[in-house]
Amino acid sequence: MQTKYKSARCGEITVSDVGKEVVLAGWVHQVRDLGGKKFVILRDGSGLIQVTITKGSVPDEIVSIVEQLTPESVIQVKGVVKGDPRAPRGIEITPIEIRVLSRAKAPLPLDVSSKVKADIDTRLRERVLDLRRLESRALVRIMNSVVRTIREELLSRGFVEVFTPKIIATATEGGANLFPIIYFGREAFLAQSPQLYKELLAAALERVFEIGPAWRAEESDTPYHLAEFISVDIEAAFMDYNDVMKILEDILQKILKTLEKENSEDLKILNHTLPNVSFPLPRITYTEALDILKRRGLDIKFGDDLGTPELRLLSTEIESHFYFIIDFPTKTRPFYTKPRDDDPELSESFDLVWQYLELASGSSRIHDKEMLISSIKSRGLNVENFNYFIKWFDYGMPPHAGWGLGLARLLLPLTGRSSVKEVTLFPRDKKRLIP
RNA sequence: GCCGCGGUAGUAUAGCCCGGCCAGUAUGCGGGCCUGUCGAGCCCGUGACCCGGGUUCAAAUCCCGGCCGCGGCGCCA
Repeated sequence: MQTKYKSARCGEITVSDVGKEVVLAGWVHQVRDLGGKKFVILRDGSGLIQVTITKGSVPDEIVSIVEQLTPESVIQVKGVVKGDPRAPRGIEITPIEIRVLSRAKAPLPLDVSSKVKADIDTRLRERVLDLRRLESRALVRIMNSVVRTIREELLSRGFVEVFTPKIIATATEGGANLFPIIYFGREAFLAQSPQLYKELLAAALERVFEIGPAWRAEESDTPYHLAEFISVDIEAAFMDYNDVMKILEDILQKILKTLEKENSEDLKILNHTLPNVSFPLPRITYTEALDILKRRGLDIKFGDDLGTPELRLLSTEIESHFYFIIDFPTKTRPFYTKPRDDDPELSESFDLVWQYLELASGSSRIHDKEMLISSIKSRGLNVENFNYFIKWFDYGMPPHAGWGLGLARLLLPLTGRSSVKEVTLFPRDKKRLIP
């Protein structure tokens, strides 16, 4: 698309444009100055292109501008597309005019061309420069493909995208700590999950999904936790946990296909190979998991949580990198989780696990009002706080089910990165609030 | 929050065990040479021991406290 500032984008120029005059604008990715011959690698959102300056055959003014260029300065280049087998991609720009729109200070606090590596702390502190790196941009493109695939897949199944309130009056579930805020003089909280609202919306629209932020004020200080994270949530009436598990599984399969097809360049930049996954994924019951762990010498009692050390051990016993653990004890799950009809100690619930990391969590939900109230009470929660939710169970609440998926966590197996902070543009953790 | 490891130029690191020489290297930055680079190359220069206290004739190095980071655990998704 042509704009006031450019007639074309760097990465979109091809050999078929040879001979054309173009105006480009972007960042100075690198300058290689050989004296009489200078190469400026220009980068914009679409990619890179080489600008070749030959002393004597371009105006002296251009030569002196290029000699003073600093990396990451923003420039505009008017020039002619030339074909040359010695140039990257076989094309380069012979400049007619170069204008500096914004001169970058040197040295940079982070090497954008990635010749010198920086550790994650420096990268997050200098995040905007870090996000200009080829590797970071590959991550963002993969994130985009993932989100788009999820959205397309759900829309094609009749789900509608919704937006639930992020400022809420009370905790939606026990456990997680909420961030308190002041709402016109009253106490309110940042939503830890769209859970209750998406259930109410499923009671209105049948199939809904949301991709949005959630907040947890946990002490968690690990490569898998953030104070603010993007959650992919679905909720569907007239489905049970097996139905929504199938949807999750299908989405994962679609994502792998999409990335293979559309992001092979990005995966190459990241030096990552997508995991080989066969479908359907194994489904291991909580009880089976306990047996496996017992056989391996870990004595976990029924009702205990499966922590990271347990999942690490469990994953060594399971062929697939991705698997479901299903039928958790009812009392380890949130109050809205539906118990199994044949054994109320167990619930119609599941986690999607990658190796030892929980990526998603879901269940069939209770749709009977009395059962819901006794479930709330049995967890020691105050029924009064949930009246705004329970009320609607009087007016036609269908059986329903859903899940929530951590986007950044899902990106770890897909990108080969080891921390959710790396796959979050501006991560928020216990210590980091800026940038 | 607990345990372990760490903090040296803008960035990434060596040196620390076994205290003592201009604190080494890469990259960056400044200057010079260079008309096909693509991690360009070569030469010259530049720039650092997290903070506070202690031990010692002498501390980047040993000890204590703090702050910060990374990993593991806990909590949690």
